[in-house]
Amino acid sequence: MPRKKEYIEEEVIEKAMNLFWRNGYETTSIRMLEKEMGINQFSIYSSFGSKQGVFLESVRFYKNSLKKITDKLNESIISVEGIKEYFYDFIEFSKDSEMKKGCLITNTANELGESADPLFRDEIFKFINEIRSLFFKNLKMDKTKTEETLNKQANYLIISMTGLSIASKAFNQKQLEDFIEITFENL
Amino acid sequence: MPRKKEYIEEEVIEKAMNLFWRNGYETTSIRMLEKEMGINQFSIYSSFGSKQGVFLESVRFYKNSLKKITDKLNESIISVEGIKEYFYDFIEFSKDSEMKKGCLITNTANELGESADPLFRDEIFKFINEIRSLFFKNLKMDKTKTEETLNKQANYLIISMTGLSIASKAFNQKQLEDFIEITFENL
DNA sequence: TCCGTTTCTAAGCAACTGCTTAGAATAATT
DNA sequence: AATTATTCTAAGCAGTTGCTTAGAAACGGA
Repeated sequence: MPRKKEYIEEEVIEKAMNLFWRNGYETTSIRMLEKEMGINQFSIYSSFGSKQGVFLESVRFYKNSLKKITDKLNESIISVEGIKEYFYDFIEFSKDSEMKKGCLITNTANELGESADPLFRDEIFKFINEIRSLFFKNLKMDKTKTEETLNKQANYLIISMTGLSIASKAFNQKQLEDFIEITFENL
Repeated sequence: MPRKKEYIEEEVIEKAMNLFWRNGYETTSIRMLEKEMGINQFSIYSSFGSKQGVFLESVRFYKNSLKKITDKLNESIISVEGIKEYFYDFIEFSKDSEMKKGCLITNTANELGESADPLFRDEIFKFINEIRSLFFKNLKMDKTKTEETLNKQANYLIISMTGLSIASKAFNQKQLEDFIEITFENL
């Protein structure tokens, strides 16, 4: 009986994600989303409820896109070298032709002000902790490291990764490589 | 003949800076600036011309506030240890009671999208290069380092610093200290 | 072919954005 | 006290924000 939808939610969310990724949450307006997603405001709201809804779905899509390289790290058996590869994989992942987008999640974390939506905060901190856990698990392959060293190095790496994702927007390839190389010199 | 101004421009700019620092450029509206600065829109516009004008003055004020710790680094004679002190000085500088604000300039760099004001970009990149130069100059105190090593390490440090300024908004003191400690083990 | 359900279009909502402006208030000089 | 230059108040501008809604269009089963 009902009319058919003329779009696939996954497809339009991917487009929304790219817009958020390039512009940030605040700067991206519903009108911009309309154009980029290729559907009407009505459709946006009936499918995702609100701008926040579109964003949260975009974040979900983003995490899933990243899965390819996080899975690789998760299955890596080469300890620290595996994390280093992840760093390189990430700068490859985050650059879209010449446009440097950084990391959608880190960008958002940085955008959130004092009156930020707690839902966003939760999503973001959950993600950061997941990546940190990946690092921790990988470091643990070296049985000689104490629990304290593991935590210290995991802290170091998650902050380095955060820095890299921001830096990937502003610094050139050479600088990013210099950073990664020295970062892993002593681990 | 003329009426007297009822505010001091430097004082209201400091308040504006704090608002921008906490909330970012886009999220901060003229109405919010009115309240925080304690003066009317008319006064804002007659003193600073535009929202961008207020922001650029705020950036100038910010750089000047930072001068205390950049000067210290500039006059330091203890090479890498001096830079490490700067890292610690910065996290002290950037935290305002319990509110974690990061670095006004890095925050803005991260906020700038694809259609960002070139005036802002210039201000920001100029600042980043100034800090990088400070690092470079300091590293150079070690005469054994080649030009290539100096550049590589300066790249490493400026990206680490960027990372730290972002991380200082989201991570706890212990994590930041772990980061700094390991960062300087590599030099 | 008509019906019922859903998706679409497009107009419109109040609230907010950065910015302007007419006119009142205030001050120092005549 | 009158003049004049400046700063203030407060109302208002057009454009944009996130979101809603009335009604037309499209579909599948009866």
